[in-house]
Amino acid sequence: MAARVARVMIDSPVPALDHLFDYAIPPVFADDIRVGCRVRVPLRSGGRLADGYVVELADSTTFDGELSELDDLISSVPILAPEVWRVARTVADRAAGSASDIVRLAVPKRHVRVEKAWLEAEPSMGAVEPAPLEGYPASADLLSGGTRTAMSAIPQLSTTEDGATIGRWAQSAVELATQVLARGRKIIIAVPDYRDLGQVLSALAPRVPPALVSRLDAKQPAAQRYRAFLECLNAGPRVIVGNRSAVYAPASDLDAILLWDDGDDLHAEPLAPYVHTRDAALVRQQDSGCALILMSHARSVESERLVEIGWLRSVSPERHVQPRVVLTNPAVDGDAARIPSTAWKTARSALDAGPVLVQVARPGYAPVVACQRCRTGARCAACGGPLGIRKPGRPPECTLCGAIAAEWRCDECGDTHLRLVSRGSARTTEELGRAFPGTSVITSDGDHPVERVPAKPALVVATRGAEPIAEGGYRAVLLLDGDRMLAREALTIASDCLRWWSNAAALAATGAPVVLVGVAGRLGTAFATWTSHAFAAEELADRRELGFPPAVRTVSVSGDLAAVESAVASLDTTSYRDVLGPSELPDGGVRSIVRFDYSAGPEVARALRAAIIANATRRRRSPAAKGGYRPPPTLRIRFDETELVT
DNA sequence: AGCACGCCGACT
DNA sequence: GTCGGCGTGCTC
Repeated sequence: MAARVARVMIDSPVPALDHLFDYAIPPVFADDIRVGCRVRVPLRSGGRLADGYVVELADSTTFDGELSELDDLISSVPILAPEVWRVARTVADRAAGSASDIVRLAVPKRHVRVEKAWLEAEPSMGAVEPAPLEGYPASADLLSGGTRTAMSAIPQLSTTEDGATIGRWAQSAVELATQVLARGRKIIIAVPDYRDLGQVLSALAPRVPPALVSRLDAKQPAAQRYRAFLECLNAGPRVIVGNRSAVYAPASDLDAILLWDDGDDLHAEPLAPYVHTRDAALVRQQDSGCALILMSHARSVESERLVEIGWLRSVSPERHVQPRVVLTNPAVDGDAARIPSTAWKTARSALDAGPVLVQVARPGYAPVVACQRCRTGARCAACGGPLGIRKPGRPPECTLCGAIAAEWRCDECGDTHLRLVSRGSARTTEELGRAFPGTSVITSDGDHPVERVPAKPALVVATRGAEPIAEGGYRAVLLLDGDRMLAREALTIASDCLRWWSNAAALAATGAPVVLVGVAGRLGTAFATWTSHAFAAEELADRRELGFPPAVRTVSVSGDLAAVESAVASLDTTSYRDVLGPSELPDGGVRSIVRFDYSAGPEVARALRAAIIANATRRRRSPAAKGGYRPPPTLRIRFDETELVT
């Protein structure tokens, strides 16, 4: 007998709607409706319609009221797979958020023509030859069910059968993928950025038929994205590759999740409820029992913690391979120039053979400017943010709000002349161009990234994270601004730097020198000896001592003072360690940070979820006091934020 | 979010 | 007496 009741998740960000609603199924839809279908349902006695997904079908309801009928069955395609729903619900609960906010990341917009074509097409099959995982001990069985691994990538480059240069890590990822495909199953490969995605796709191209690859990323046109998504619903082998939301791709027969570079900020979802790809992957691994592989050049402190508690197993390459790292410390060597002589010499001789990578801390021309007379840092008249110069000859601009400060005058002494304090990529490019006349200089930064450079002599100046891949590898890598990068105030700065340098060093040709300028101590040593796991372990020990994440968990509670105070007050005082703040935020609200132990996670999330719901209903103030300005009224809950300032 | 239900001031 | 203000709470 056909089901009579559909239990529906409403697609709405309203916290109070974040549970299942029962609807009667009209006979017209009875034959076509399935778990996972998109439906339209009436809300509040036919007053308005909302979109939703069928999450369960049942014969009866526990709701003691009269059920409304479904208004419409949008499509009989079960687009919200049961495993995706379970993961969304769990992940949302852990983050005190709505499941629908996760589902919105997971399920792309419908595209009717694409859906029709998919329904009519024969699912494409294809045989894939399994490739062994090269360079790792044969005993490293990474893919058997339930295995969770922190895997150190081999810091080398690799050439595909098509002749493209890619990171060796992408080759390893694809070797694992072919093994999954050969078993007729699915693997999700989630990478932080588009250049990483490009490398995985290049590595896949010669080994896996395109029909078995689904590319899920936000940059794709809606139609292609929807098609790739639908193909994930097909039975049979498939590689799903994409950026952070690819962890939520449907795959009922998921064999493995591979996450590249879990320490990269781009894995931190900026949309509520702010769930990190790593956390979603851990939840999904638990739910499906698939294998999980966190692969990176530099081990994150978070995955090191998981290794220490025995949740992840650590796997390293068969033999220790590392870039040829040279440390130079200008302050100690009495060579205080921006580019010390060791670096000059290295660059000069390497340039005969091919491209040289120069990594700098910041984009622009002079990222920081100051008063020429009294040396006070120049600040934006509008917002107080620091001023910088993007291009030579341009007026200074605020690096926070972007306001142009054409008529700058020093607050302290009234002088109107600026002094360039620091060097950005544009100025480094200019200097190098002068120093190496006749050599071409290429700049790559976040605004104008360059994906690849040819195997020809050139200086490639790149900000961290925007380094192009050089065909055949760089003949030398200069990491110029080590000290400047380290100067940024952030809890995670040391491990971030190690990651940035490691990822750049892995772009060097085999045996090419990698010069790190201005960094010594245990961080310099960890880089030079390529022992990021040991560094992460020390870092974790330090953070345990100080009670900082990831040794403890944190949740940042922000919004207007009353909302934050009542949310924090609603926590059971035995469930957390302490509360920092509330402190004022630039936007007029306040923020408190609560530190708690992992074991208290469910309780803290539950209490804060209740606070969010209470706040959302109680909040309706009288029609805003005149003045237009209002502090952010909503209560924002953010677990395990990475950008916590110490 | 919308929309209804509900309990106090100006109106026919 | 009633019409309607928007504060409060719910949405199968």
